[in-house]
Amino acid sequence: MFSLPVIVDETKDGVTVSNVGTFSPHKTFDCGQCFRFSETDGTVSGIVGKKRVSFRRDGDLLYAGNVTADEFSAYFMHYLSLDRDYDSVDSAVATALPRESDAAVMREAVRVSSGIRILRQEKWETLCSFIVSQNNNIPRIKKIVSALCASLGERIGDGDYAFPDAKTVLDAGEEKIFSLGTGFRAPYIIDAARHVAEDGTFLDRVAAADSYEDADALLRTVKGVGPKVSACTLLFGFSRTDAFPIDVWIKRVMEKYFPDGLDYNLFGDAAGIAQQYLFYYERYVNEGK
DNA sequence: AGCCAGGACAAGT
DNA sequence: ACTTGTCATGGC
Repeated sequence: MFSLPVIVDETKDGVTVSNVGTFSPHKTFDCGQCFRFSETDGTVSGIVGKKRVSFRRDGDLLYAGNVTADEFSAYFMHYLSLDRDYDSVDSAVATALPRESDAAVMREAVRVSSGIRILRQEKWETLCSFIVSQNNNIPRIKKIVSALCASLGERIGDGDYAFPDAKTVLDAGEEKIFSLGTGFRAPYIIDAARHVAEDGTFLDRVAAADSYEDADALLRTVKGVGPKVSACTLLFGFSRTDAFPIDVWIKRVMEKYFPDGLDYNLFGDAAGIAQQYLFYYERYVNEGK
């Protein structure tokens, strides 16, 4: 029976939370869904909105640094998807595929990747970040996003900057965005910024779309947003866990483990989570080479 | 030196 | 509807 996390202590530095299930800060923030966190000595730290926060798992307890009890309840519980029953997700993912050889792959992916939570990230930041991600690698994506923030974002602390809003990016202009290392993606980022800054309802209409197809079609009116960037944006920024982003890693997974095909719709609303498990699993398997 | 990275576009079949 | 060349950049 699923029940929500419980705040068991609050200090000036943060909160201590119990009943967080299998949640792994390490896996969650290292699985390629976000680009503004780094891990040091078992503690992940990064910028969310206008604050630097940190998360650390110690036994059954989760420590959330620079977060108040009210903020945790009102925002971070949802941000971390700790309000969703991932034990049920895990068993659904492990049993969704009818062919036993396929199910065996999924059980192994769940075993390795369980603990990941799909974050509910800020929509504009997610859209912009995944435009940067195209034909790029994760370390360099982080570097470019960091440059965008340091150059255009509001200063929120010692060396810390918020993600710049769409209007700021739009006003900065394509040349400036290009110069921050975005390369051929600069006009795409500008077009995304134009959509968001000049149409205050754009992201809301994507969020309100009543089918995946409608949300996807609307997002893809932005130049530079194709099926993959759209799927990642919907999954990580719009809580659409039915999205199944197909990138080079997942293509590799499909031909390596599912030579007879993979119907990801069998995962239903957990498709995006299954995808993330497979993505993390494959990268984990190939660790060190 | 060439290939790859959480791809998408435009032009050509 | 499906294939191909091209787009910056850095790490290996």
